[in-house]
Amino acid sequence: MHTHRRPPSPLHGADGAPLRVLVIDDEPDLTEVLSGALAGEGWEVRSAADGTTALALARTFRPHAVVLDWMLPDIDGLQVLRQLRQELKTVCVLFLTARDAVEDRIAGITAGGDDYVTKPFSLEEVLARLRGLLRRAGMAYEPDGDQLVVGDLVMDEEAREVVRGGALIDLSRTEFELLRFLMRNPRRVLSKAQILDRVWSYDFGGRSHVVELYISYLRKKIDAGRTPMIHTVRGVGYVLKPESS
Amino acid sequence: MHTHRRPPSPLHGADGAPLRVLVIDDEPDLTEVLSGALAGEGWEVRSAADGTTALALARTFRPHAVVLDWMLPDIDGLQVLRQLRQELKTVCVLFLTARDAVEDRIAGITAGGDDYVTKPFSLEEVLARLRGLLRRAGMAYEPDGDQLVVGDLVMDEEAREVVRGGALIDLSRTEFELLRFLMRNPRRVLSKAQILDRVWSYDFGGRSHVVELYISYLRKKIDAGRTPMIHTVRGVGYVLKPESS
DNA sequence: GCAACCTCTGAAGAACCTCTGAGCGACGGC
DNA sequence: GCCGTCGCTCAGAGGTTCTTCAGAGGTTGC
Repeated sequence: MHTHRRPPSPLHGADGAPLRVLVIDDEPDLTEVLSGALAGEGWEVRSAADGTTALALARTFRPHAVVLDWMLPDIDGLQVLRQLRQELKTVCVLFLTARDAVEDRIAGITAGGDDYVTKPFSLEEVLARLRGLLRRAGMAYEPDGDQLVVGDLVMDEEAREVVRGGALIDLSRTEFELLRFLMRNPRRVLSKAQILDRVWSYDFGGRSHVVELYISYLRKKIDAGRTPMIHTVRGVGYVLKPESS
Repeated sequence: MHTHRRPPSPLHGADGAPLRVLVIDDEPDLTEVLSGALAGEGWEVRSAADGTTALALARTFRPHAVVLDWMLPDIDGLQVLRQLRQELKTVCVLFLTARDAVEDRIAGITAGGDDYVTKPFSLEEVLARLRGLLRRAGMAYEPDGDQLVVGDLVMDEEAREVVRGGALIDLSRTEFELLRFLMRNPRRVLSKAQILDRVWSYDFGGRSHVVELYISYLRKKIDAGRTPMIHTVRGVGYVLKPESS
């Protein structure tokens, strides 16, 4: 039956080579977490803590995508962007910015096809945006378009629409991200810690039972009156799986 | 004497060399037990009782994986992690933490691809997590993916699913761990003491007949109405073996 | 500034799991 | 065949984990 689970990500470009991403951020912890998560998704990752290093590295590494903190110790993010653009013809750039920072200015920049995420962000958000960028740039090998399917549950990431058995389901932002994470890891038990780390912002300190709460919300919307797809694995976590098995 | 049972694990990395693991913990007893179990699984093991020693050792030993106690006498676990990360590009880290320490956030850790286990833990849990980490990092030589098969009994560790003869069997956490241990040692008689040491937490003092109880539970779920696979060896222990033999 | 909505906390109850005790049955030695 | 030991299983106490309600506080959009 289902052998091949969660492909150790055959993430690669049109040319077949693995996709490369450069993470530029001066906070070591954040860089660490981002790099780890990206590597886990199959990216080939390099990182730099400042603009100068980053530009030098980009020259040889030639990344397909860049995750760029707007605030760097040496160079302004905009400068870095221009340089990158000049030296690499096709590169997708995802900005990381503080929430209250000049959103309008960034909005103008992203018109070029780039995108941005405001801090504090969740890993799921960053990963999803990056996938979106790549898809739009036509650089990603996408096995199944932008549709996520598990049983009769279908998610359209771009449209942010979720349908089960033909019925459109309305989800809040967090509910959507949680479900997306579950749908990206079907038939795999995910611990609450894993979920918290991926779906909630990295600065979410409060020990609480948010995950359980949101699972409860999701169940009410997804499983209501149907064969349940979200299952609790006591003492371990939760799994999303299609009915059969 | 020992025929080639339970291949002293052809555990080795993609490069063919045996996998190395570094155990960092200041409790000698625990280190001892962990090291022993890991060695028994085919790992090449080294250990250190504090962060400084560990980091020095890591430099020459270059472990593929690290089992790291969060509370060390000298350096904070997080510091050790950072250093390790910096010096070894690819290393899987498994944390050991006190139960209530989880609350003050080991965030981002699982996101980075690492994992943690709370004390008190069972050896099976540590070993299983470590295998999981390696698998996800693509470092392990995995003969058979994450499926454990004995006769018509199949266990999917990631999904935490157990199937016998096509029927899905629901197991509690302890039942699952016990069965996993049995399935990892098929056709081999395991003493109750061995089982207790591997499946139950190391601080489980109460000499009792839990093992018998749980074997009884398992039988009811696994063997119910079928040819028994779990056999008692009076005065010695239990064996799991496929029907034939 | 208001209304609608969302996110999180606290708390209570439900569901579930683990282990203890005890009785009974099975086995093997003699 | 009898007896002692070892193993099996029932039943239930006690603890843990999960679920859900209700509501405070914040954010968003109008």
